[in-house]
Amino acid sequence: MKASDRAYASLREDIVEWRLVPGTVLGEVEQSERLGVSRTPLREALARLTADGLATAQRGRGVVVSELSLGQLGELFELREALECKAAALAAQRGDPARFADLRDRLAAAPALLADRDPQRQEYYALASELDAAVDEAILNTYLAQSLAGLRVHLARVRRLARDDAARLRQAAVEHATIAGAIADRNAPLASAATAVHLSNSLQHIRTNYPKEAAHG
Amino acid sequence: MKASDRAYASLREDIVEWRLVPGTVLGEVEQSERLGVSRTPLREALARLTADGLATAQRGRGVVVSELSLGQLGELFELREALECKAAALAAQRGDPARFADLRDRLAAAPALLADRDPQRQEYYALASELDAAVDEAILNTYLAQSLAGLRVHLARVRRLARDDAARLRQAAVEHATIAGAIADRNAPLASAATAVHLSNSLQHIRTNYPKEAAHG
DNA sequence: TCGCGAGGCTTTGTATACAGCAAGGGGCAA
DNA sequence: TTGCCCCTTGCTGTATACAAAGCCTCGCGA
Repeated sequence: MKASDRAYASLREDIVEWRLVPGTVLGEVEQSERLGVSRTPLREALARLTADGLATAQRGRGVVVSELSLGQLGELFELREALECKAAALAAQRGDPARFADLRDRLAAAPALLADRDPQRQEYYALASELDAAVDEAILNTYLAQSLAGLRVHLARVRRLARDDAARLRQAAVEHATIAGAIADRNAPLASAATAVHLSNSLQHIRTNYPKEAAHG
Repeated sequence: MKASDRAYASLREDIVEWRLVPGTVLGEVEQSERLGVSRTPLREALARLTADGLATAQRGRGVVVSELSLGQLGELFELREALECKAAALAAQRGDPARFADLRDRLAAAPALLADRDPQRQEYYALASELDAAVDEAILNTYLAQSLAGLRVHLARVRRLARDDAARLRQAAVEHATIAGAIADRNAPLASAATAVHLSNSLQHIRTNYPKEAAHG
C-alpha cells in the first residue's frame, strides 16, 4: 500500500473516531513525523481529506479538522435525504427482490435480538452496512454511489458523536426493515418515503442526544 | 495563485472543452512540462481531477481522462435530479421571493430574444448560471452546494458535447422560468417537479443529439 | 513460428532541499 | 508605558533527485 494511502486512512480514522477533534491544526511536519511518512505523501493525504470535507485549508494556518455543528448536521441530513431517497427509489426499480427480501427478514428479526450488549449492536451495524452495500450495488450508478460513499464518512463521524441507545437501534431496525421491504416489493415511492421517515427519526434522535460540549463550532 | 491551482484549472478547462479527449493519458512529466510547473504541484492537480471524477487513476498507466458514455450520462442525470430537485425545494422554502420573481420574469422574456445568434445565446447561459447561483445561495446548505458545484463541472463537459439549438434553448428558458416562478411562490413541490421536468427534457434532447463518434467508451 | 523470460526503459512514488511568505515577538522611539 | 516596526522563526509551496515497480521489447529456445 502507498504511503499516502496509509497516511490518508490513518488521518481519516483519527478524525472519524474523534481522536483529532475539530479545530486541530494538521501541521505537515508534525503529522508526517507522527505517521512516519515524508511530507509529500502527507500533503496528498491532507488534500484528499480537504476534498472530502473532513478538513479545511485555512489561509496561513494550514489544514484544520472541520467543525461539525448542529447546523451542519442538519445540512448534512438534507443532502443525505436527497441522495438516499433517490438511491432507495432506484434500488426498488433495479435491485434483486430476493436479496432485499432476505435483508428485510433479517432486519425485522433484529429488534428482538438487540439487547444493551455491544456484540449484538455490532451485529446490527454490520446488517445496516450490508443494506447500504446492497443498495449501492442495486442502483447501478457510479456517481450516486460515490456521493453516498463520501457522505457516509461524515455520518460515521456523527455516529461516534451521538451514541445510539438500544431503544433507538430497535426502532432503526424496524425502519430499515421497512425500507428493505419496499425495495423488495419494487415499490419505489414507498422505499423513498420510508427512507425519509428513517432519516427524519435519526436526525431527531441525534439532535436530542447531541453532546452540549460539541454544540459550539 | 498557486502553481497547483493553475495546473488544476488549466487541465480542468482542457478536459471540459474537450481539448483533452477521454482516454488521453495525462503523464506527469509530459503535463508538467507543458504547463510549466514541476511534478509536485501537477500531481496535486491530477489528484483533484481524479477526486472530481474527471480523470481516473489507472494502475500502471497513470491518470487518464474519464470517459463520458451515454450510460454515464444517464447516471449523471439521476444524481442531478436528486440534487437539483432537493435544491429547488429548499430554495422555495428559504429563498428571497423577490429575487426569484425577477429571475422568472427575465427568463420568461428570454425566448423572444433568443435567435440563432451566439451573443444572445451567451446572455441566456449567463441568466441560467445566475439562477443556479441564486439557488446555491438560497438553500443555505454548504454540503449540497458543494455537491452541485462538483456536478456542474461534468455538466459543462456535456454541454460542449451536445450543442443546444435555438429551439431547445427557448424551451429550456420556459422551463427555467417555471422553476424560478415556483421558487418565488414558495411552492416547494412545484419547484421540485418543474426541475424534474426540465432535467427529463434536457436529457432527452442531449440523447437525441448525442454525437455518434462519442457514443463508445 | 510462437511462447516464454529476462533485461531495459519509462513511469510513478517518495524523500529531501530550497525559497518565499506570514505571523509573532522583541526592541526602540515617542 | 504603549504603539509601531523590523527581525527572526516556523511554516507552506515548489523543485529536484533518488528508488521502486510495471510494461514493453528483444532474444532465445522449443
